[in-house]
Amino acid sequence: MAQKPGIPKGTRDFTPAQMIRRNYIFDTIRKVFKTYGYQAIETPAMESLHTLLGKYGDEGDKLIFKILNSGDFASKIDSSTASRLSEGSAVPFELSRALTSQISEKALRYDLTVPFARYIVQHRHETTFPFKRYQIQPVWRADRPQKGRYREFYQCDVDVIGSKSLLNEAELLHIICEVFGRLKISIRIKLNNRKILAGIAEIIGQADKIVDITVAIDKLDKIGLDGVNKELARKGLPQESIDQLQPIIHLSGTNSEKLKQLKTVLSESETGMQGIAEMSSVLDFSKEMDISEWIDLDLTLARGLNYYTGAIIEVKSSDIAIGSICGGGRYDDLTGIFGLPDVSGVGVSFGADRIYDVLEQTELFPEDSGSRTQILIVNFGEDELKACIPIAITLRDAGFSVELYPDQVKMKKQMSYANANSIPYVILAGQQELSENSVTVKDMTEGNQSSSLITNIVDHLNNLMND
RNA sequence: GUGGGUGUAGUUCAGUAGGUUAGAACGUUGGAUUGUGGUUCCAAAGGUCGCCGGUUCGAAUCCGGUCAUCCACCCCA
Repeated sequence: MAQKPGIPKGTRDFTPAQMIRRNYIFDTIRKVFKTYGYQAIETPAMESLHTLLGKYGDEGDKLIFKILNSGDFASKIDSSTASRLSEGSAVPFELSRALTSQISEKALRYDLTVPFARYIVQHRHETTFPFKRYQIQPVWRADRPQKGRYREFYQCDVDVIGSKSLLNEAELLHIICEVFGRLKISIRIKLNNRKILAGIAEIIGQADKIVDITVAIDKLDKIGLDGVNKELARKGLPQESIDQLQPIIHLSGTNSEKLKQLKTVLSESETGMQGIAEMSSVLDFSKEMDISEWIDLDLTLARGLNYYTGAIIEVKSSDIAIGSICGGGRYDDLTGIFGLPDVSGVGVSFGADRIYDVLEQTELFPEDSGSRTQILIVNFGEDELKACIPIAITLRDAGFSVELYPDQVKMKKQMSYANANSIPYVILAGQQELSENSVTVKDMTEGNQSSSLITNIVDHLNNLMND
């Protein structure tokens, strides 16, 4: 019995029409990356499970797709785990964890940053620092799919590793502006700094609650000021600290005004002041790059706190609500866990699939990137087909993209094929034409036809296409 | 992991006081036009109404379960 075809939830097929559009995005991003001197690398779709585990927090670990070991994996389960399983009691989380490590040793990559860190450590002796790399590959997350969220999606990462200069941060912001400028997507860039957040937590005497504080503040737009304060209280912050936070939550004005206010608030925190210095420096560079008008200093931005140590960057479409379409930041010691300490890196990741959704909803995809077949040669039968093969070769050598219709079927069918595939020119070479060493060229857009000697076919088509 | 919406032709969807043979549009195929597409006209093919069970003389329709999918939360690109 035929089974119904289907693909796993959160995954998608891409049609030729969609691929044209996807490649437009990838090509645009890749071109920009290259003009700033970044080099491409790729890493495997799967990594050792232990490479990935523990890098994204507990939540992240749950979202990693594990790959079942091949062969008789069940025989390798140790006896104590096996007996606990056979007891049949409700499987506690801890047991699942013990079991996972025994039946799975590989997993699909969850992002491109951790594999990159692993790559750097393994290839450190053949890498010249600072190393500027880009990487455009799919990643997988066992998330529940929803709008703008897929289980398989492409990230386009650019990172500089082995340089502490804040010029890198600014350059990434410049790249962001350039990419979205070329794609004609209007954006706002949110910029924050982990050290400023740490300074704030320190000043109000809650240094260990930095994550709770920022996560709560991050929800300001969603749940409002009261909601934020309630959540802060629920996380165990004393009222006094919450009161101290209010001016910071209410921070307003231009970026430099915000910085000025922060300087007063954070003057007692060394870390905080360092964050402010970093932020000012990045903003100064971005002025020189003439991109500062797109950047908002935003203390409510609280992403990736598990490993970011300096700048935190997030980009949102100003037209479509779809979450962030690009994000990243500075991580001072990402390679440390793999045994290479003190290598600082900064990078951002473009979410190609969300960018696709934004371009589609705002109808900003260009008409056609012209990557289709330009000429179809009609099949009139075996003799004519053989005579057409050299014509096709000549045209392809001249740079045209040419198809010979493979089957000898009714012309109506062949013309429909040209039409359905938006092929602009059709060459008709039947017995009539061939006996005169000529072909008929039909312009599918205009509907008119012209005749050309076979020896002159390249010039003839060049003339037609250049009109 | 938590909560909600939706499952009918390849696609988008109609279809209730439960009642013969479940419809439309688009797409596909054939014909009008045996060497001419895109427009037009005609015709055809295409459905176990997600799946399993229940109520009923009778279920696409009501009920329960299940699966799938979408949306929201958590988190994230």
